[in-house]
Formats: sequence, C-alpha cells, structure tokens
Amino acid sequence: MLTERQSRILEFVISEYVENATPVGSQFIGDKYRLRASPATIRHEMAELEEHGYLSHPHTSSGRVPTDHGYRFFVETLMREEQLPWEAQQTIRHQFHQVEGGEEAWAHLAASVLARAVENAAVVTPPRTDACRIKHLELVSLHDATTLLVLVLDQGRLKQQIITLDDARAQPELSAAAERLNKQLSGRTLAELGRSDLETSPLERQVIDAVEEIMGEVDEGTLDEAYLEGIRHVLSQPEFSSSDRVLGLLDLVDERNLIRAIPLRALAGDGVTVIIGAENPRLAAANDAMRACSVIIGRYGAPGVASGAVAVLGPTRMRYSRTISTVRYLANVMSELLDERYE
Amino acid sequence: MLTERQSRILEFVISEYVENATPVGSQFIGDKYRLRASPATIRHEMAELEEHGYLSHPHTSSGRVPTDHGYRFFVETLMREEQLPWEAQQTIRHQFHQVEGGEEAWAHLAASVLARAVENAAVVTPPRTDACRIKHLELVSLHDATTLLVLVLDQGRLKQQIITLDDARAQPELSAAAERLNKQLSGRTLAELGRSDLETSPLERQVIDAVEEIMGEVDEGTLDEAYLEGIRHVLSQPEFSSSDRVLGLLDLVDERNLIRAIPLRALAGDGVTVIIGAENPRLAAANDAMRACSVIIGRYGAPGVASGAVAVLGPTRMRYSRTISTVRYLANVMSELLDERYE
DNA sequence: ATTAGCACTCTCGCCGGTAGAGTGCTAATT
DNA sequence: AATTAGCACTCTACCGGCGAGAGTGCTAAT
Repeated sequence: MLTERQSRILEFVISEYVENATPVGSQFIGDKYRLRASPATIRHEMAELEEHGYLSHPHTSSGRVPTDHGYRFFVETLMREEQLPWEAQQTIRHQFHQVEGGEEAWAHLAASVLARAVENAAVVTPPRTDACRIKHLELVSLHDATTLLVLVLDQGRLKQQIITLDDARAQPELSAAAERLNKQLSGRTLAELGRSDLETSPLERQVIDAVEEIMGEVDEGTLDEAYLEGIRHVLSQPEFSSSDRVLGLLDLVDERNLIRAIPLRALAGDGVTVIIGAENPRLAAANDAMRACSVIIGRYGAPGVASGAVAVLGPTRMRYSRTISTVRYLANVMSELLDERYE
Repeated sequence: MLTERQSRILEFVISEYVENATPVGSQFIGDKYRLRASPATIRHEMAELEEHGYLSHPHTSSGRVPTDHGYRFFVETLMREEQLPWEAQQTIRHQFHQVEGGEEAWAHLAASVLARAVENAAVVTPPRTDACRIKHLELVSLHDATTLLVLVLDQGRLKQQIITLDDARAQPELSAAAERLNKQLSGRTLAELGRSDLETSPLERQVIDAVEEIMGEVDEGTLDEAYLEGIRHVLSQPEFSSSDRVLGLLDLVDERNLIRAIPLRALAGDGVTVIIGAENPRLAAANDAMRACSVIIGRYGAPGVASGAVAVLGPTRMRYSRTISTVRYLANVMSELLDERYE
C-alpha cells in the first residue's frame, strides 16, 4: 500500500488541484508543504502514485492531476470529514424557517439552499412513502361534467386531477358521493383499493379509477418531481469552459435526464454515498460531461414512513469534505423537520 | 424612407444573417438574390442603410450585420407573417392531448412544446384570474395541532398550506368548522373576505387568516410559477459561444430572474408583442447577455376571466416570422382549451 | 534511499507573414 | 444622376517558427 509520505503527497496534490484547477508539480508541492524532500524525490513518489493509478499526466511534461481512483482513495481514507462550521449550520437552518408551504416548495427551497451552500448543483426530491394511504378526498364541480378530484394522502401530500364524468352532476350529489367514498376508502393503500368488496355506483366507480391512477403514480415515486438548482455553479468551473461540454450538461438539465440518471432509489438506506466520475457506468454512459462530475447523495426521512434524497452534482475536482458534510447536515435537518411536522 | 431596393437588400441581409450567423457582404447578396446591380451599387445602398441605423459593421472590412433597429423594421414592415405549416400545427395540438393534469402540468407541457417548436427557450405561466374566488375549503388534521388547509379556488386552482393551530383539534371538529366556513365564504373574493361581518370562533379566525394570505399571493400572480424550458437551444447558438455570456444567461435561468425580468403583466391585452435586443431597458439592464436576445410574448385566455402568457426567448438573430406565428398559434390553442375546460 | 544535474518534452504566448474577404473611394460609363 | 469597374486599403483568420518556462525522467553521485 501507500507509504505515509505518498499519502501526504497525494493529499497535497488533490487539495492543490481542487483549489486551482491546474496540474501540480513536484517543486511546488515541496515548497508549499514543507516536505523534507527534494523535488526529485517527490517526482519519484509521484511516479509511483501514478503507477498505482492515483494520479495521471495530462502530457509528458506537466504536473500531476488526480484520477477518479485518487479521489476515491482520498474520500475513503485520507479525508477527515469536517464538522460543518456553526455559521454555515445556522445559515441553513435559518433559511428553512422562511417558507411554510407544501412539500414541493419545501424541497425546492432545500435544493436552492444546498446549491448555494456548496456552490454546486443540487437536487432534492420531496419526501415520499413506499405505499401511501388515502386520507381524504373531495369532489368539486367545475363546469358541466368537468369535475375536480382532490386527493389528500398521508403526510399531507395533495394531488389533484380534473376528470370528466359521464354525466353532469350537481355539487350536492358530488359531495354526497365523496362522503360515502371517504367512509369506505379512508386509510387504505393502493393495494387495498384494488380488491374492492364495496358496492359502487357508476359515478363512484369512475372516481375510484382516477384515485387508483393517481396513487399508482405517487407510489411509483416519479423523480420528475425533483428540484434542481445551481447548475450555473458547475458550468462556471474551468473544466467546463469549452462550450460543447456546457451543452452536454445542459442537455441533462433541460430534459430532466440528469435527475433520472442519478439512481437515487438504488442507494444504501442511510449515510452519504459518493459517486466519482465514471465510477457509475449508468451515469457515465448517460452523458459525456458526466465523466468529469461527481455526485454526493444523502437520504433524509425515515425509510418506510417518508423519505427523500438530497444530492449534489459538481466537478470531480470538488471540495469533498465540505460537500459531504453539508449534504449530511442538510439531510439531518430535513429529517428533523419532517419528524416535527408529522408523527 | 427606404427605396424598394434598399428594403430588399435589408431583407436579404437579415435572412442571410439569421441563417448563417456571419456578417454578409455585397457580392454574396448580389449573387444569391439576383439583384440587377453590381457589388459596388449594393455597397452603396448598404452604406445608406447603415446611415439610417438599420445595419452595422463589426469592423472596417467585414460584411454587414443587422442592428436592433434593422430587425425592428423587418418585423414591422418587411416580414409577412407565415401561416404555421399544417404539420407543425398538428404536432402542437397532438402533444396537448397527452397530459390531463393540473394547470401547472399543463403550463409546463406548453413550455416544453413551444421550446421544441421554435428551438429556443420558452416561458409559460399558468392561467390566472385577476381576483379569484373561493370555491371550497377543507381542513385535514395531520398531527396534533398541525393541520392541512386545502383551498379550492375558481378555475380549479388548488392551494395547500400547513397551519399550526393554537390547540389540537380532532378531525370531526375541523370538518364541522370547514363546513361552516364553506357556507359563509364560498364565492367570495379576497376583498370581500376582509370586511368580515361574520362572527367567528378563534379556530375559524385562524383559518381565515391563512386563507387571506394564500389568496393574496394568488392575486398577486407570483410569476415564480412560470415554466421555462429549452434554454439549451439559445445557449447553443454561436453568439453565446463565449463562456461568460453563457454564464450571464444562466444567471437569469437559475435565479428565476429571467422570468421576473420579462414584464409579462405590462402587455397590450391581445396580439403578440416583440421586444428586440436592448429595446426594453429593464431587460437590457437586468443582464448583459439579454442585449443579444429578443423576446416574443403572447397572451392566452380571456382577460378578466383567466389568462396567462406564453413567451419565447432567443437571440436577436432569430426566425421572427416563424416564432411569432408559433407563439400566436399556441396562444390560440391554449385559449381554446381553456374555454373547453371551464365556462 | 535520496538528491543533484541534465537533457528532454510539451505548452503557451508572441511575432510576422500571407491569403482572403470585403469595404470605401474615385473616375469612367451609361 | 445613377451605376459600375478598378484599386488601394483594412481587418481577420490561419499558419509556422521561436523562445521562455515549467516540469518530467533518467543517471550518477552521495
């Protein structure tokens, strides 16, 4: 494995490269970090690190650059996760008290806060449960047979759908139907809905169909609802100065592909996951520009009750320590707030 | 004013520049458009056009480029608005039948369709009325004193807010309160809410406060709800190849500034409005990159009942005829659909 | 194991030269 | 009076060469 000195050199190269985005040379490292070794020695060590795949060479005679492998080693063993400064913690907490809105607004806010905190792009999904339950439904006549179905699910999720009934119905009749359905359906999940032992009128049947459809979508947990903020930060980094790379990343953003590409669901239940560069084949295949990016993902909420994900997307050349602790902190804050709000 | 030939030359320069994004010279124009005139003559005319401010010169010896003024003249007098090809019309109509969702989803879809159709960025706001009316409200107990207020407004708009009551209340009590409030408030606007001649319990008072807050926001017509799609198209144009300009535009996108900067509200009631380059001082001041952009805005819906705006943002070097007719067509389609859905 | 020394490589910025596109002006033509 | 041919001029874009600088890899000495 790596000697003490090699580790230190690797660490220095990474922290230097992260800061300046330029390949770093042996002399510079020796000077700046007061290693008791001449440039030649450091070169020697660097060559060794390169053999092990931790560093690489843009071309014959320029300084070293970390590889994905190098970053991985850094994250795994070299880096000590910093405590998020108290001030930063306060800033984040403070911003959450600004808005009292639905969960969508909440997730949106979180994405925005996170993007600002880590100066990279951030993705946050609103909290979702695995199998949601009906809490309440309501029918409101809009116009002729056009009717608004309002569905309140547990954890305060709210869905609406406009349905067109077979015949026009007056509001009192709709209200009566809604009341009957509420008695029968309240507390049920989608699965329990299916085997409907309940006798139904055609009107009620139609409403139930719509309810099933909505709950199917919700259970499926469409990631299209995720919020993305702050791509601007990523694109302003020097590695994306060439315009084709910019366009590559924008493709992801525009078509919501980015969000689909990030395998939020397939994560270890807790803790923070780090995906560096081309490590995840799905991401790398999705887009060329992604190969120069890392993704840090954390989960919040309680699995099985209500949970969501927060993620940061940035260049591989990223301040991992800072980013990881911010993601972890934000996930914790969101879990707390979620707890406060519902049982 | 301009002679016949000058007009033609101006038209040619614009159409050529729009297509190729390179300054266009006298010889080229003469060759391609079979003008019965030598390059020298055309140069002469171009010099005249430049004096009048319709064309300009990147530097001493390169072809001409249209100015904002030139585009304006083109849009005003030279251009004949093309009928949108039947095929394009069908494509647009077709896509609208895909989704039956809330108005948010609808506006989002429209933005996406429009962006694709004109290959530029598109902004669409969901339909809003000037003064909305309460149709129905509902209270759902979530946890202790934490309660979800669901508010159905006219035209099927739906708002939710989580409120924390002074004391915990059971669901039956909440339902009863909701029913009482429905009887009293149904059909009222925000203004009519204020002078509440109605006697209220503390619980009801609290709910009414929340309702007022929500309706205030809705009436205000927060443009944050607008949907933006397709910036990618704009940024891939050659005029945005330099990365600082890219960042400039992204600033707008990211912070929703773009949407705020576009003065959707301050428009002539009907028809399509065209803002070219720096013509609108607010836009030009908002962002440097905007000076190279034009905005085409159309309204849909019936003013006073429910209306919204659709807009396209693209480089000043844009296919105005095509864009304008697409915006107009889309606005008409959306008006129709809105009519169908509600009275 | 470390290091000094040295040759080597590659980038980057700079200079100058050239080809090409296009203009503006003037004087001749219609 | 409008048009045009002719010509000098200007500016850009591109290419090759050159030197400085940074950094490496290797070898031989410590």
